[in-house]
Amino acid sequence: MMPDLDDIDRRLIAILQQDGRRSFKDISEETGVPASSVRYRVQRLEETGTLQIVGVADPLRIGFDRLALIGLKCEIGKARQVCEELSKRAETSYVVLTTGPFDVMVEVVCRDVAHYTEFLHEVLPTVDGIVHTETFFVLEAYKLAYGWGVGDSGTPTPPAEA
Amino acid sequence: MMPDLDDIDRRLIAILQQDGRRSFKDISEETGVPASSVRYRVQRLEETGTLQIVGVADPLRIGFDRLALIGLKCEIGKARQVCEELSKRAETSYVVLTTGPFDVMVEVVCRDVAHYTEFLHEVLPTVDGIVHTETFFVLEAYKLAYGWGVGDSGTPTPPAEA
DNA sequence: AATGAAATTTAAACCAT
DNA sequence: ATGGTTTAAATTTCATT
Repeated sequence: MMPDLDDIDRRLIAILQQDGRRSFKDISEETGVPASSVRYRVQRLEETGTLQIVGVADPLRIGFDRLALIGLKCEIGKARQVCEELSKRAETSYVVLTTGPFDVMVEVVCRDVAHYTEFLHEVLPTVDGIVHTETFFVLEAYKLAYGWGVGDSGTPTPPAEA
Repeated sequence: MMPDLDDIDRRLIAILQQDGRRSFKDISEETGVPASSVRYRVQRLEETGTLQIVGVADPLRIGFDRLALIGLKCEIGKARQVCEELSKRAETSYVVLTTGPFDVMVEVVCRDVAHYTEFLHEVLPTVDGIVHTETFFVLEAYKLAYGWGVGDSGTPTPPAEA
């Protein structure tokens, strides 16, 4: 994997977080690190999975009008397998195991209410171990720091600031 | 703003979601759209806020071990300004206005529990309009937005420990 | 708005340290 | 792992439709 990051790595990440297409030469000039080293390091960061440079689309602007967070309560001992199952679904963009009143929190990205309804009433019931759900519809997204996976070709996708 | 996206826009987005540094010439060859048009469109998508090309670092690999979701209840009419304020903070990676028991849901990325504690007890109280908070610590992240291993229907993301 | 072709800049490959 | 050099490739600008 990746040992630890040094200061240069952190600066490179910080710069690319703001603009993923900044040229290596630009970055070189800003940091004083030779362009070839910038290139070498960024490549390594990508190879180790530490950094990914991706296009992040705002779902609300590309036809996915219904974002929702769903809190799940699960049967004892089944939360992890629920996470595994839900992670496989294209509709989910975020699946985490949590402490607190909910065992699992999921974000789903749907085209419309009908799509969401189908997910809630047709898909979720097929997942073993879920005992209760509570939905928080997203009315406005102020800060979305991640992207959603690409759907099949031609299907719109992901998120940014809204 | 942006009118609606056509099929070409969607293809460009889908390609850049997988690799934000794909050259416009490459994309041109894959899609049959002239390189200058690819550039023209991508620029428009960025200018309108539909697409952002950014470096996304895995928080768990760069020293941010504590992810948490926080549900907020706000004073009537103040939820939006709470969102605005929280979006400005570096600790937040996700800020949305929601329906349901919480008015706002926030994700924070912290270095450790002390960092989280400071956010909860020092930062949040300075934001006007918040009346109640409820924290869900993320124990394990199964699928984080930008999905490592983006693909069509959800390549299961390696459960990242939180 | 969208394209094509030019000049300019950048990235990739290579090699040495 | 870094830094320099060269060659091939991509980006940008600008003119055209």
